[in-house]
Amino acid sequence: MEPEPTPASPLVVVVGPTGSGKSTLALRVAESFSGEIVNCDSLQLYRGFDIGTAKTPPAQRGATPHHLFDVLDPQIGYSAGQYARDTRAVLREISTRNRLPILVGGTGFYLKALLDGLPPLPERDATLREDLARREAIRPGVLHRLLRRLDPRSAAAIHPRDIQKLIRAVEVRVLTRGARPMPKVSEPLTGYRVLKIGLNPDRAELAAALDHRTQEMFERGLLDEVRGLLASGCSGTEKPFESLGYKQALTVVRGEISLETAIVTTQNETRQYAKRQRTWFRRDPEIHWFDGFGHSIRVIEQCAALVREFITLS
RNA sequence: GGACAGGUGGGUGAGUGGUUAAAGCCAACAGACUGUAAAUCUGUCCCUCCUUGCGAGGUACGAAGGUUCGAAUCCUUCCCUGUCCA
Repeated sequence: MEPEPTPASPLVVVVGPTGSGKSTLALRVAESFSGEIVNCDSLQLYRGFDIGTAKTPPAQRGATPHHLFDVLDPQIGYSAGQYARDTRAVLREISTRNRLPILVGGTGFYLKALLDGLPPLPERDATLREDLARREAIRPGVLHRLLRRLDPRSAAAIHPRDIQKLIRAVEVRVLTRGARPMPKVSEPLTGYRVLKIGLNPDRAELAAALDHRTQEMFERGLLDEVRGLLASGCSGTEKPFESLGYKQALTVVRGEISLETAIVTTQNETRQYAKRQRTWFRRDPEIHWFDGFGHSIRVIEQCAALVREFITLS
């Protein structure tokens, strides 16, 4: 085993539930340590989806470069694997310039794909998927039975009703059939030392802040943003329209539900989403947790101290 | 004051004499996650106890009585709520 020829570059990661103040904290850290922000949010990747994704407006970004924001058109389907590849390139580029990359976002799966890597498996196959979905619709349960034959291990790990995951698992087996021992190992990110920072604001306070933020998004023109997207050629079936706020705004624009109902359901689902994020990040033992919001002076100072220690270590 | 309708677990809402601690939905809580991930999916959800079991006990369908082997379901009175008539 050869030792790493060059010392590993530092990488700071800021995670936490939506609305916990990740962007603010990351920006402060970036300002103090010559950092550059790299997006790790599956929706802020999309162009035109600004209000509902709580994207930091360019005016507030100051001189700090932001990467991987607004890089996708709504009709582009994306994936964790693609994200990992794209982001690794961006990270390297930033480090080459001796700047500190700061990864920010709440999409745990993308972060995992980036840091730990994904096994080298085939990408999605639309036609195959359609076929599989059709079969399952006709005979509920077939996919799970099929997977049990093709790959008993994954079958045991995936619930029979989780169609989305079943389709992928079956797809992988079908696509790699005959392709002998697929390397089962993932390819983790190399060449980096990672500092993971997690924001953990008080639950009730976060819920209140989230309710308020949702209300504000609608007041600040979420509906108009959706109308504009529709006017510029979107059909409303694109992936980012499946997300919180956009999903509801779309039905309001179409006159299917009232604004009030939309706000309330968005608030509920946002709260539930925040919970799922906590569940995801909670089990990562490498995260340094901070109780509070990312815009709290106290949290910013504590994080800055941690980061300072982290980067001078190299 | 009179006539109807109705009061069910955190919310909604089924249930009209017996496998009903009470469907479903929502909220809440916990969890899973190997290319759709702001997605998708799972579990718990009256209380107590234990030998954690299709376990034991207790409480529960506005209140109090009654009928019955047995009541959320039937009867009586009372209290509330809604609509309509005065």
